[in-house]
Amino acid sequence: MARAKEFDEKTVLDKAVTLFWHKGYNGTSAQDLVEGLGISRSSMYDTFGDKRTLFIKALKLYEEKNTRDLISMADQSADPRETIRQILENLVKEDLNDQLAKGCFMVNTAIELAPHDKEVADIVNSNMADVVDAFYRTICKGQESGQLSPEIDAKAIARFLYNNVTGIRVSSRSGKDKKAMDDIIKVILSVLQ
Amino acid sequence: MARAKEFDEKTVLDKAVTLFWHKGYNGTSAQDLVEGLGISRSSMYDTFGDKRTLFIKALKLYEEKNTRDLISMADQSADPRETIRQILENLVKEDLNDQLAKGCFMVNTAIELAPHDKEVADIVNSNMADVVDAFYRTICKGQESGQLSPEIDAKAIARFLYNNVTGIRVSSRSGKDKKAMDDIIKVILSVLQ
DNA sequence: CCAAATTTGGAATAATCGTTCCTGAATAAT
DNA sequence: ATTATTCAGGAACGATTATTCCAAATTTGG
Repeated sequence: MARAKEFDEKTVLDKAVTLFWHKGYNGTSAQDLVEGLGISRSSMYDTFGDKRTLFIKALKLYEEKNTRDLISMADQSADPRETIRQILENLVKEDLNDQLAKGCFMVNTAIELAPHDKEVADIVNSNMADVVDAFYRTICKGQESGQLSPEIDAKAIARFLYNNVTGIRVSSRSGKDKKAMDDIIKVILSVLQ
Repeated sequence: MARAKEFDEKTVLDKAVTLFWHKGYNGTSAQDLVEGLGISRSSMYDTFGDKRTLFIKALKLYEEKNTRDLISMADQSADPRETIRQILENLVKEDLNDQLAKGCFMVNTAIELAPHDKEVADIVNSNMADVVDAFYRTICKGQESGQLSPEIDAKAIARFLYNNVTGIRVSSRSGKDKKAMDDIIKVILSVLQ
């Protein structure tokens, strides 16, 4: 009957993630999107709807990929303390390598849009809950195996870890200081006894 | 000779702080500013220059007021651990009370503009350095007085504290959860032994 | 009262915003 | 070959953007 789609939606959506991640919602114009996605304006609107809809699709794709990666890292752990260290050091490594200083798409969006867009805030908060839960499971596993003290408050530490991940992600937007990040990781890990 | 200025620059600049703080640079239009500042468009441009210049003036005023407050809180401390607790609890209280969920103007700006505007990034980073230094002095004082162990790395802990302040400020943009914040503070303070 | 300065409000600007629409070419199954 | 769909490219849209400018009113000091 008809001509087949030439571009892969997921591939194009990946490019949208990078664009919005780098410049934010308000900082990315429709023109930026047309040039960055590599498809025509008409295809863009036909395929993804308006800008806000495209943004939310991109944000959800980011959540599916990046957050899932972090969560599976946490869940595959045998050694909880070492796993947390790896997660944090990996974070710092990514930030240092990223020339664009994109930080974390979720954190950027929490700052830019969450107070003004309930649907977006819900995505950000559910993402946070998922990460905190993963940290929580990791801590609990460490307590069950005897690697971590049964005295510590697993939920509180999970929230604490998330708080520090957020802080690191903010720092990476305004500059790079590996020594400072290493210091911070050292102190964070000192809590896991 | 001439007519005197009717409005107080600082008062108007305060309103600009609130506007940019709440909605960010890109989210605040010139029209928003005219309506929010309560002066005419012409007066606004005559007095403060263009939007970016006004934004930077507002950011610097915020730094002068809010950061100075935090720093003087840190420096006036007799009991370092209690001072840090007060600072953190005060932060959380402010966030819970703020209907607009403005968070921290510096953190918001680090996310929105720092990667794309070097002058802004410099302000954000110098602000961070000042806060970290204040925390550092507080920790050192606690070590000298024997309240804190001489073993701990004062600079690392200062950076760690700043990292957590940032994290808390991000959370306050996407939702309010006092229990979670109390948990986080509890863990942060556990580091100060 | 005059002259200088500052106020306001709105008109005007040019550029950009997000979005819709149109044309014409390409592709694919019937 | 026909028909249906998708593509690219760009024109067109009205709205909004940041900024400049102007005219009139107001206030001040000499």
